[in-house]
Amino acid sequence: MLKKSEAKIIEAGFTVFSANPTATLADVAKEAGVGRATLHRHYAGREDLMAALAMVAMQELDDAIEAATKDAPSYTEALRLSLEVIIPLADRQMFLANEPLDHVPEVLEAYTQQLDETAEAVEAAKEEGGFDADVPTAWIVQAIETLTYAAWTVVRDGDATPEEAAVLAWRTLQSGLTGGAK
Amino acid sequence: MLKKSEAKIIEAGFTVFSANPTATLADVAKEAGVGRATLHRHYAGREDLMAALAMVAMQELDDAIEAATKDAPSYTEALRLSLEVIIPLADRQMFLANEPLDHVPEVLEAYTQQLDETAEAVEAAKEEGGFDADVPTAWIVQAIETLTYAAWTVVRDGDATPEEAAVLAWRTLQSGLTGGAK
DNA sequence: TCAACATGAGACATAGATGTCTCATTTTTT
DNA sequence: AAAAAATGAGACATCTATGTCTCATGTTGA
Repeated sequence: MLKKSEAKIIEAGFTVFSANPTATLADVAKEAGVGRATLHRHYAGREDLMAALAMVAMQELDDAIEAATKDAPSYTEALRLSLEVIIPLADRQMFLANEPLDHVPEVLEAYTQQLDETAEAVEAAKEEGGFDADVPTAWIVQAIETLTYAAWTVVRDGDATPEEAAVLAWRTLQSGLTGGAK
Repeated sequence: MLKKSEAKIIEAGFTVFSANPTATLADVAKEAGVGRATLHRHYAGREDLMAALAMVAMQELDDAIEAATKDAPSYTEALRLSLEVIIPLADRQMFLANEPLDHVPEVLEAYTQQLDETAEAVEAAKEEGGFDADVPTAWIVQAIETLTYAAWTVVRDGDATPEEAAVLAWRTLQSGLTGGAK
């Protein structure tokens, strides 16, 4: 469990870095309403803070997916529900994508595991007929990830509601953008 | 037309920043085999260099698309061909996506125009039946962009050849990943 | 060949972010 | 209330990227 000031710092980190990935630690501390020294007391440096943000973001993702899919009737439906639930969380993830966090083993492991879980879900969905067996799993995983980003983008730009974006992303993935949704 | 050392710097910029978006100007100069002072003689600072890289990258994109589509039998086919041609160029674009270049009017204008052209092509393809009319153009444009990125990623990771990736991306866009390619 | 120009190398100054430390004050716990 | 812990504010040192300038050397073109 996070202490109060740690929670404030983490939340400020999401806010500030989402708006500007090159923001200063001083910016984060200010947004958190906390002294700069206090930030350093809890997180040794920028990299530590980023790693902590990544861990929190991934945990949130895990929890959201777990909650959304625990009663899903199929693996395919579970993937659809996951997609739906992830979109609003995307702005807490995207700014981390360009951080060089590969050096932090903890983060790398958690990230790898998330990808593996997605890949497993995709393989299971394939067996249900949710995706064609001849489409590489690596592609489907990648497509899910990038279409989630696309959905988040159109929502951010005001071109669609989260619900509409989720429908569009899933339709694109499953049946494409021609010939009508199935 | 670029002078010889300017061309070397630009090319080094693509190489270095693709590998590490936070690389220093000294890194770029070294890769270019050029003195740091010379780099500053041609490009006032990091932002100028980035802007120049962006302009070159967009011009390359324009040229490649123009060449690939000039004999296309339809707007839909032109979009498919564009997608195919863009994938290998993606590593010259992607590192620019996270640069705050909005402040450079020249770049912003060129980028906006590219998006507009894509949107127009999509609308035309819609009228041909290449995409369903009820799918928002903004979504299709965004999907094209992100699936291009996905394709580039799987190629980079060795999970597909550029040709395979292009096929997968186009299939995803048009007919989805279930029910077989049409 | 000679003149104009471009370059490389290095010195120099600067600005900004980072990390450390101290000390008085506040907050929490006991 | 007393002790322990956490915090805020600010000073301080440092490090790195950046940008400027100079001068000797090399290159190009007339």
